[in-house]
Amino acid sequence: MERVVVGMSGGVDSSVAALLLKEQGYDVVGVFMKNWEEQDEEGVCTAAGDYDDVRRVCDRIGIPYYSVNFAKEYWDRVFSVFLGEYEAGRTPNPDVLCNSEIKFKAFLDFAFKAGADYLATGHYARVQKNGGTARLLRAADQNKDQTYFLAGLSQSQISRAMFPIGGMNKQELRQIAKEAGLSTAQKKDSTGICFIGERKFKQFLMQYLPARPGDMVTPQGKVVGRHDGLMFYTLGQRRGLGIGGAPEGGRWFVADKDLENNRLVVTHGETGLLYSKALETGALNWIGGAPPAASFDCAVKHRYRQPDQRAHVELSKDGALITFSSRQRAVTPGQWAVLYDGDCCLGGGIIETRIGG
RNA sequence: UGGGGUGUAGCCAAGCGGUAAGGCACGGGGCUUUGACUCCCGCAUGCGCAGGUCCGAAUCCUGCCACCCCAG
Repeated sequence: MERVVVGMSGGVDSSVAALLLKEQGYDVVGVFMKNWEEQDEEGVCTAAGDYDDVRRVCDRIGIPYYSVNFAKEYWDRVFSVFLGEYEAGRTPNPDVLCNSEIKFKAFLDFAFKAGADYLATGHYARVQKNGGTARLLRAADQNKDQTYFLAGLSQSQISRAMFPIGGMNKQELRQIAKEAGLSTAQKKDSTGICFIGERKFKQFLMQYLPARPGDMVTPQGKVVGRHDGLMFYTLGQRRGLGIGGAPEGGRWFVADKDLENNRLVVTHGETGLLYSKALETGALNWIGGAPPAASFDCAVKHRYRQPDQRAHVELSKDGALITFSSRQRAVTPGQWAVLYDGDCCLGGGIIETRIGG
């Protein structure tokens, strides 16, 4: 019997993933990961409650469960990079890194040492194997698809992964959980950084990075306010600026970060400064092992949950130049550009620069 | 202290005698395994202050205060 280790978060998705695998006859082991030691601003450590849910679900399904702690690995390989990116004025995506470095590396290694043949998670995504290679496909539930977060995985990681819930939609998944009597059936979906949770972001970051206040200026250089520190803002952001009151009305958005002068450039209204026609990425990860061609058209997302954008990809020495068929709002360095061919997630890379306005 | 102008929520800003529009900001939700965007809801028993006229005043009258502009 093939053994599958299931990463269980204490949510419905991974609960049902474990249930389905058990029903399919695998030798299933549930493992809860605790990767963050600190509490939130209310002094609550949600991990304890989540592990309680994992225990209840595993008991119900009839599988053994364990808990592992990769807090050190998470800090070293994900969180420290995350902080460094913010210090560099960029907006990192920790969850993409978390998947390639923790869930599908540290955790996967652990699982295989424990005799697993596969590592399963509750991600909304699908793996399709034809011949010797595995392809990462979008989830059946387009609204919940999480392939964006998995774009950094390698062929060997994908080929050892299972996503049991990738073929169903959220509604039927909750129904299954309910019928199986799983305690997590009605549990609210979790949000926020994986393993850390929903936080008041500025306050959270301030615990780790020094706040260096400065001026907010218009593209023309007129000072219109003060900012608390460039790392607390991201391109395209509106809320938190605290400025308003022009006769014409209208919202203000973050257009750029001037690290050299510690100034936040803001624009009044949806000006062209918020838009880009192209971007450059760092080294691209190809889930299939190699790019389809040196130059090709495909669909791209430069942010999670964004509708597919038509684009042309031109590989370069260190990455790629991606040119969109229509202007893109708030292309943000640090985020991932993820490429798709139909339902197949080809891979992606970190956005280094945005081009054109 | 001669003349003119303006004072409505944190910021803009409607209103011109009939019982305080709107926008931005802010707060709370929704959406969401990053950060954002977005959507919904909320947000002045009171209109610089004090009197007066009137059934009724932010709107009219009087006085005072503050700020701005032009003269001196």
